[in-house]
Order: sequence, then structure tokens, then C-alpha cells
Amino acid sequence: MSRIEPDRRLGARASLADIAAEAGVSVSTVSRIANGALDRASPATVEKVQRLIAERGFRPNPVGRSLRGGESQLVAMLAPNLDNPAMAAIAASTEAALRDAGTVMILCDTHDRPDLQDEYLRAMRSRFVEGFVVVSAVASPELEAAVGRGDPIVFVNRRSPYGGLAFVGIDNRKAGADAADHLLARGVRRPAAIHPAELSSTIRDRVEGFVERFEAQAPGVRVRVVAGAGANHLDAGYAAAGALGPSEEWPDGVLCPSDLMAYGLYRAALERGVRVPGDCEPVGIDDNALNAWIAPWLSSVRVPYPAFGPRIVECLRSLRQGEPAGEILLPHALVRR
Amino acid sequence: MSRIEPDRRLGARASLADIAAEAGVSVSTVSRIANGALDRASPATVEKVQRLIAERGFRPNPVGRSLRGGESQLVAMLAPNLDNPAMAAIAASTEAALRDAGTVMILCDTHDRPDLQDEYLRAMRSRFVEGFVVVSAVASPELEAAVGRGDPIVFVNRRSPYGGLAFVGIDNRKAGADAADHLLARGVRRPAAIHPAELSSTIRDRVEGFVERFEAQAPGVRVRVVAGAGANHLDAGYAAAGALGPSEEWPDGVLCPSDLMAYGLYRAALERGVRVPGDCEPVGIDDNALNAWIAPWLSSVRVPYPAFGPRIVECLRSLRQGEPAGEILLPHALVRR
DNA sequence: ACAGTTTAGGCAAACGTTTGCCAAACTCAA
DNA sequence: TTGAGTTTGGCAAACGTTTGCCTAAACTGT
Repeated sequence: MSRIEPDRRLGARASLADIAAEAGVSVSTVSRIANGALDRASPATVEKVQRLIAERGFRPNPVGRSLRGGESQLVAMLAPNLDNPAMAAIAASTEAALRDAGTVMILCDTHDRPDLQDEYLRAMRSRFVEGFVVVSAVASPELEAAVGRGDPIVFVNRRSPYGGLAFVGIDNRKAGADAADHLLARGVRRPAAIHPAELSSTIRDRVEGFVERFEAQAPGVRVRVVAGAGANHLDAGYAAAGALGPSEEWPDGVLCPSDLMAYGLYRAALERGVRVPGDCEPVGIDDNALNAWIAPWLSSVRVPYPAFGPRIVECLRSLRQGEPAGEILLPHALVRR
Repeated sequence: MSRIEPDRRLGARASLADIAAEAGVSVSTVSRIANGALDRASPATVEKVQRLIAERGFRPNPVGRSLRGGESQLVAMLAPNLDNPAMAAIAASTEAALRDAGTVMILCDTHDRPDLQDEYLRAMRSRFVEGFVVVSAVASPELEAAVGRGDPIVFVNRRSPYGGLAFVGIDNRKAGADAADHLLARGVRRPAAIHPAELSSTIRDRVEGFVERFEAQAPGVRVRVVAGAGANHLDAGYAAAGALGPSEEWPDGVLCPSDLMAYGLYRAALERGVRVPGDCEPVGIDDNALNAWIAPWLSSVRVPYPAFGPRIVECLRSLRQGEPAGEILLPHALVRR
């Protein structure tokens, strides 16, 4: 399968050996100088080698380096479905923060499937990745094993199913409570909360926080809690809204524990002639960047996804140094529309 | 910096040598069997080694393999800003298609900056990536060099600035023309097209296709073409809409060459009391998945992003085998709302 | 029985690093 | 002059693969 060119290999470029040969020194000397150990060679040698490095554009080959030292400058992000704008926002901010740290990100879309998550965990491990960022983790054997081994893992949005470990997210109960306050202030008296049929801890916290706060502040009021089935939050929101009954039975305010669920509810409302807002005031959580542009009907608790990346990277660094990194809860804020 | 455990290295697991030692054969034999060369050993040996491989969960270390053979099972995707849902859709479908091919994807967010694009191109090259997927490429020296070397690169959405190479996208002129037909059918008589101040070839084609078709079908009608400045298409759409003048001068139909621009226009319309649709009928291109849920006012040319991934991977494979992969134009379809 | 062929499997080099260890050569003081 | 200490830099192993080449031993056919 050889090609025309002698070395069409993509990675082909100056190696330590090339520089060494040209400089008339040994590979070790070049390696040391390239790594900044300037006191291991005479000033003349250092100068010569540095010049050659610059001229040839030499950069140490990360693959050789990985093999030797087990350091790869590689971090794996496992995320369920990138189509969710919230995931994309997390991925984007993490990528940027990693780049600043000289690391690159491998993106793995697990589609929320434990088997795929496991496959990726194994594959990434054998690539010497330096850490994992697992967004909305699902329970899986390999994840349990990795946690057990103490691999550097940062959980995002959803906590580890296997005991308290590094976590970056928001205070979900409080977010739910803030949403309750918002609906209370808007005069809602017949509140509801919707959620996907399969409850994650994140969603549960949001809903519980909402219900508790609402019922505490409005004695005598009961919050309806309605589940909807669906492969994603859009469908789940639509289904849950469908289960709210005919339009006259609809609540006048609804917690949607993610913006996508609110979108699902919106469509159901449109189909039933329920005015949103007006008849029914939804409040979301996430505050997708598009809301400001095309969902002026949706107040939402803004989750500071752009701030996640730097904190995630920070966490990862602590972890790799053996310090246990605890939970980082970032501040959220309700955006009224 | 040593830890408590003897080998806390993340990648630590059975190697060829371990298996070989245990089986009492040489490393080469294990390697051959692991790679399916079953005729290079006696059935008994094969059986024994395969059993051990299964037991120990041995998988060849991709790093060693890369170093040796220059094959890394790694592909780099360079994309500007993941926040754009279209990019996220492309990334998601490409990731899935690559996984099916046993390859993992490194995601690089170039923020549309030539310098960052170059930095990533270099970094990825030295990691032996097997190919590049460049979404909406910008011109940059390193890209030119890579194209010159004949590196496997698939351009997505926007063609190579350096001559005709592998490309996956849609027929942008035709998409524009289809949008024109749609507005004509809806009775639009005072059409406009908006676009970002800095024109990419993609956007230019869409706008030109629209203008040509509209003016050809509606003799005597001139399409207003208005630019808007902004860091992203949302802002650019908003700015361009702002430049349309007071509401009574607004066109009754507008081509927005991306959905994000349509969202920008929508906001501007809302602020001015222009009813959308009603007073002004926008047509987008992309058909973001969220449109169906929260933008019932937006007809849009659907770009089949989920189909991009498999074609991109196919392209990459051809390229790596030395066959020149041409342009792949995927079918689009207007979605009326 | 013997030459010829196939089969089974080991050796060693190569990919590009990093780093512990060793050895010259030099410096300096007594 | 000698001995100790420092500077400078090379050697070689190790990381985990793959693969060309080699060599026995085991077959095959006459």
C-alpha cells in the first residue's frame, strides 16, 4: 500500500535524532535541551541546538513521549448526545480550557448507553489519556472499575454513581427552589413540574427543590408532578405536557427541569391552544443561548456552562496530583423573560 | 511525583510481553495471533494465546502501535465554534461514523481563527492523526502546507481555499434557489437576502443562488441584499435586519443563509413589531433540529447533517488509499412551516 | 533414505522519547 | 602534583508494537 512519496506518513517531521545528527550531539542532549534542562550542556551547545530546533520547527513527538512516560496530553470527554446544546456548551468550554493547558480533548459520544461508555473508557485508557471528563455519567462496570482504581475522573452535571468524587455542576435543589420563587412571584397558584420517565439524580434534585420550596411558600398548594417518556428531553417534555390533560386542566406554571423539556412543552401547548406565557408560565433550567433570540416566552435558570471548562480542568489537575478534588458548585441565576 | 500504588499509570494493563511470558511463547507470536495471522502458529498455540488474550482482556496498545506503524486510529476534526448547532450536528454524526470505523475523534475548536487552526494542524500532525476533517476552513499557512503535502483532508461545508479537494456539503446555489422558489410560492414580492459582513464562499453561493432564481422567476423584481456585522451569525442576522430600515420598509420575504441569522432577524422583527410570519416571511438554511419545536415560524432548507458523518468517513478512507475523493453533494429539502 | 518444502516460531530492529548512570575533561585548591 | 568536585555529554534501557528475516523441525514425495 505504499505511495509515491518516500515518506508520506502524516507525522513525518524532524525527530530528536535528526536534530542530534545535524548538531553533532547525542539524542539525549537534544532531548534535555528541548525540555529546558539548559544546565546540562555548555552554552555553546545549547545555543546551537536551540537554533536547530527553531529552524526545523522541531516539536517532541507526543506519541513517543506517551509511550515512554505514559503522559499523553490527552483527555477524554464522555458525553451523551452532543445534540443537546447544553452538552455542546460544556464541550466547547472544556475544549478551550484544556487547550490553554496544552492538552487536547477526545470527544466520545456515549448516547447514554452503558456499553458504549464502557467501550470508550477502555479505549481511552489504553491510549494513556490523562483523565476523564464524564458528563451525565451512567452506571457501568468499567466506570465502577475506573473509580475503584482512583483514575482521575471529573463528573459533570450528574454525580458519580459510585460514591462522592470530583464533581462540577450547580446546586440543583437550589435551582429548583429559585424557579419556584420565580413562579410564585408571577402569581402562579396551580403549579406543576414535569420530568423524564427515567429520573437522574440531577433532575430529581431540581424537581424536589422546586416542589419543596413551592409548597413551603404557598401553604395548601400541591405541586403536580408529571412524568413523560421519550428518548430525549424534547420528546419527554412533549409527552409529559400531553399527560397534563385538556387545556382547562393545565397548570398555570410549570417547572421544566431542562430547557429542552420546556421546548417540548411549548409545542404541546401550541397544539392545544394553550398560550405560553399567558395561560401557562413555564420556567426552564439551563438557559440555552438561543433562548434570548427565539424563546422570549421562556424564563430559565442560567447554568454557567462557559465557566465549567476552567473548573473542570482545575479539578483534573488536582486529581492528577493526588489531591482529592471535591465538589464545585457554580452559581446560577434566574433569567426572567 | 510517585504515588502509593506501584503502577498507577492509567494505561497500565496487559501488554504483548505479559501475554507472551504467560503463554511461554515470544512476543511476535502473540502479536501475530492478536492480529489475526492464525496460520503463523500451530492450532494449539493459537488456542492458548487466544484464551489468554480473552482472559486478560488484552487489547493492543494504540500508542505503541502508532509509534511503530504511524497508524493511530485518530482523526482530528477542526471546527469553528461548537456552539453553532449545525457544527454540533456535524461533530456528532462524524464521531459516530468514526467509531464504527474503530477510530476516535479529537475535537478542535478553532474559533474561526487562522492561528489556532494552524496550531491545531501542527499538533495533530505530530500525533500521527490519520486524517483531518475541517469544517468551514479558513485560509492559513499550515493548511496550505497540508494541502500541498497531500495530507488526507476532508473539507466540510466550505471548500478548500487552496484548490479543489475532498468536500462534503450541499449544493448551496441550489439551496438558495429552492428558498427562492419557496418565497415565490408564498407570494413574496419584495424580497431581500441578508448575510454576514465577511462572506464565505458557502454563504455567497446561497445568496447568489437565491438572487438569481428569484429575479429570473419574477421579472422586474430586485432582491435587496443587506449585510450585517457580528461575531456570529446571530449577531450578524440581527445587525443585518437592523439595516433593513423602519418596519414599513421591511421586505415581505427574507433569505437567511443560516438558521442562526434567521434567529437574529426574528429578534429584530420582534423589537420592531414586525410580525413573523405575516409581515415578513423568513426562510432559513440548515433546519436546526430545534426549529420543529420552538421556531414554527421558520421554514428552512434542511441540510442532512446526520448523513454527513458517514460520507466524511468514506471520503477519508478513499483519501488514505490514495484515491482522489471528489466532491460529495448531499440532497437537501425545504421544510415548510 | 534423501532432497525439498512447508510449518512454527523466535530474533532483532525500528518507531521517538526520557532518564539513570557512567565517564571523560575540566577547575580549583592545597 | 594530586585529589576532589564540577561540567558536559554520551550510552543504553525502557515504553508496546509490528514485521522482515532466519532456523529448526516436521512433513512430503519419490
